[in-house]
Amino acid sequence: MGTLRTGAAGAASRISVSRTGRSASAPRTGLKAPSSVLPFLPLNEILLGDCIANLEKLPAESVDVVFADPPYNLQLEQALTRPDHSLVDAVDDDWDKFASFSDYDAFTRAWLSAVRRVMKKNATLWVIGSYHNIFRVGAALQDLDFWVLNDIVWRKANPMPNFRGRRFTNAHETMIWASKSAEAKNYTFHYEALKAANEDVQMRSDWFIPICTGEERLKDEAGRKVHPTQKPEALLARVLLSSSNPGDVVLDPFFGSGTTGAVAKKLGRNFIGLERDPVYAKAARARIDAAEPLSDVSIAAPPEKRAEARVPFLSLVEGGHVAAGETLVDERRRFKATVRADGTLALGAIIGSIHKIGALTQGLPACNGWTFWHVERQGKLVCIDEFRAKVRALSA
Amino acid sequence: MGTLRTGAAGAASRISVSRTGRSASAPRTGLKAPSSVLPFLPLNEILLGDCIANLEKLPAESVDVVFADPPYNLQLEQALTRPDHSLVDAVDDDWDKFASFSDYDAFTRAWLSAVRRVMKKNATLWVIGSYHNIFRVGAALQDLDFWVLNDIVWRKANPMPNFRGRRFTNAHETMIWASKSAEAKNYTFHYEALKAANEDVQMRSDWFIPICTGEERLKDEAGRKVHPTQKPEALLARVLLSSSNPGDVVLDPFFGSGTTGAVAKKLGRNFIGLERDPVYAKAARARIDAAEPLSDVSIAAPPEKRAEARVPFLSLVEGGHVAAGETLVDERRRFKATVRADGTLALGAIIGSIHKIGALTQGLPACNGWTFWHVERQGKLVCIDEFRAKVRALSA
DNA sequence: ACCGGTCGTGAATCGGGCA
DNA sequence: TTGCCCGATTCACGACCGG
Repeated sequence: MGTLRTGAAGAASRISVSRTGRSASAPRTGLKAPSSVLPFLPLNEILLGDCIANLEKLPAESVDVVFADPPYNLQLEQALTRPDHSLVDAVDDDWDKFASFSDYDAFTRAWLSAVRRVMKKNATLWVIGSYHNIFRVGAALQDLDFWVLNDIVWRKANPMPNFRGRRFTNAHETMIWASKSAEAKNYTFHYEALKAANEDVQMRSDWFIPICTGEERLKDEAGRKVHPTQKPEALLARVLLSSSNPGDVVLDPFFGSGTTGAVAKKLGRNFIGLERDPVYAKAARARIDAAEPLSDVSIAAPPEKRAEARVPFLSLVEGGHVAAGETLVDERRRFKATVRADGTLALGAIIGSIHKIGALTQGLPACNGWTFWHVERQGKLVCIDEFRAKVRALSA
Repeated sequence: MGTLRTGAAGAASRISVSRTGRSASAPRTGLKAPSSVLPFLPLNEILLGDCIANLEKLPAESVDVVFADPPYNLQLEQALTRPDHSLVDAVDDDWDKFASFSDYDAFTRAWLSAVRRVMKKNATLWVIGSYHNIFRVGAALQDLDFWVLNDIVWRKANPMPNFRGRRFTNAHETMIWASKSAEAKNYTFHYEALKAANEDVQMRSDWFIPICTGEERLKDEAGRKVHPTQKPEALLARVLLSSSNPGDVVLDPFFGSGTTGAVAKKLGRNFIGLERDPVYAKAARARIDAAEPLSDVSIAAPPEKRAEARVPFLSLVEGGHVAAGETLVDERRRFKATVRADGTLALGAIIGSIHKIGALTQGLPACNGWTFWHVERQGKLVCIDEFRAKVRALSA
């Protein structure tokens, strides 16, 4: 077991090696032996080793917030190529492989139980996942008497497309936010600050945030990504700003590239990171050491950068602005097409988007269907772009 | 047991009473006795009674899509009031009460199993829920060997605010879309149509749709809402348009106010509704009878590239579109190959299909020869896929 | 410095038909 | 059941490069 030290954020690089866990020689005699409990909290440290073993060494009821990004248990069976035949660099790391759902469930229950013990009475837990694992995680934490407060949808601005055209674009991940128990009602939640940061309306459960790319993405000397699933700092910032206070202790049992630690430091929170892979831990330590705490005044929720929302023509049909079966015409009534229930247009037997059919009728290579097509309302032609504006106003 | 009838959509009001289920006197002797299996599918009917008992009377592998909106198991502990002290009309119906998670899980596994039996091999299942129940539903269906294709987030345009200011506004619900098994890959998914309806980009997993209000919301004589959780027709429309075809059989085991049936009728699908509450069933029947099917052109199944007839390249040679001995080139004239009389290409001494030779010239593992190769016609390059389209048009 | 075109890439459970 | 092969399939960003 290595030396464990406590230190302030921003001090010299420290990674504590502590390998007395499941794979070590020391026999585990049920509940933690006094000697194995740390005498103080290893604040702003990364503990190297088995996550559960290290959790068992932390004192009970000692952390304020937990953010956990566990393995998703993706079950990939074959290689995936893009339409240009380039290979998708998928998550195929050993740490994401489980023999069965049952194995994954056992793993999930074990770490959730260990985490729950170190949570203060009014602490809350965040877990992120995808449809591969989030249902199992959610059921497990409910079984362990956590109390779900919200599920939060991280809507990705730039998700990977579905290359085979066999499903909807998997454009989001899900976070579960839960308190330690149904009775713990005095958890931290900065309702007013979030509302103020969100144009004075309540912060919703769906967050639109870009994935981690560019400068923010950690790369090794060879320019390869250090970690396959590095989370964006904007996501962690909103999590910590909403559910923790400056000076709080934030625990991340699957520390990875250290996004939680970097954001905690920037926002004046303390962190405890648990990580099994020394390569990840080293990169995270360097990243956190390079991060600068922000001034108090700048610790506010970042404004949501958003281009004008794309509106599917289907939404106009769904919203009743345009009826299925109705006829669209151009401004001079030279061309017409029929609206289909699925949000496409029919020109005889040809079916396509408002843009494609608009182009086709005119014999042009392209056409903006929003400004080209009109419907008759009370004897006058109304451009469908007016309806788009209404739908946009709803979603703003 | 009441009379069960089959009838076309739009006929006189029919609700079939069938109460031989769990609460009835007839003993259940394991697998369904022949006499209890319906001799035909009760199309466009609402079967009144216990959902599982009625499912067991349907023939195996008989439905194309399932949409299920099961009880959410909301765990409300106290009445909720708005800031002005008015009372929120929350879901507190008996059908939403379960003694424990374990009871809810048993219920979930029972109906999911019964549903799975009546699904055709390539049928898919949709289940909608919130954070109260969706994790348990998701884990259960994975345990039963359903294969999750997507989780879809219904982002509500106008969700109920969080009156206490203690959580994020719960602004979405989650739908799980799953196939019957991982092996069933030929499920219905109208990729092309959805893309055309969405600005010619893939439809994402997050859908922005208003909740059901106004005219669409069913009210009783006293003006009270008939059902506490009526789903918007726009939601069901997108579900059915994406994953079913006209004429398909859509099963809804928790029929409620009949949104699934009303949308199915409008879109030219058949439905089977199971509902335990006669008040809901009666309201749903009236609603569906009043619904009008849309015109054929607006609901006909969209064309799919995958389903188009296969054309041998040899047909282009035989049809005189491309001559034996002629030279094919790629769009930038970097590569060329010679057409042989037998419909293969020659690249020096190498002979192979248009795809194989196309891949070979580029050094790629694969290539779509139809879009890769061109011939010169009147000084301009013409893609051979245009000739394929002509041959297809001829044979249609 | 700016602009436009090209290229790389991200937590992915991503065929079907015929022999 | 296996194997082969046809042939269908990508969006938003950021980096980089050439003019």
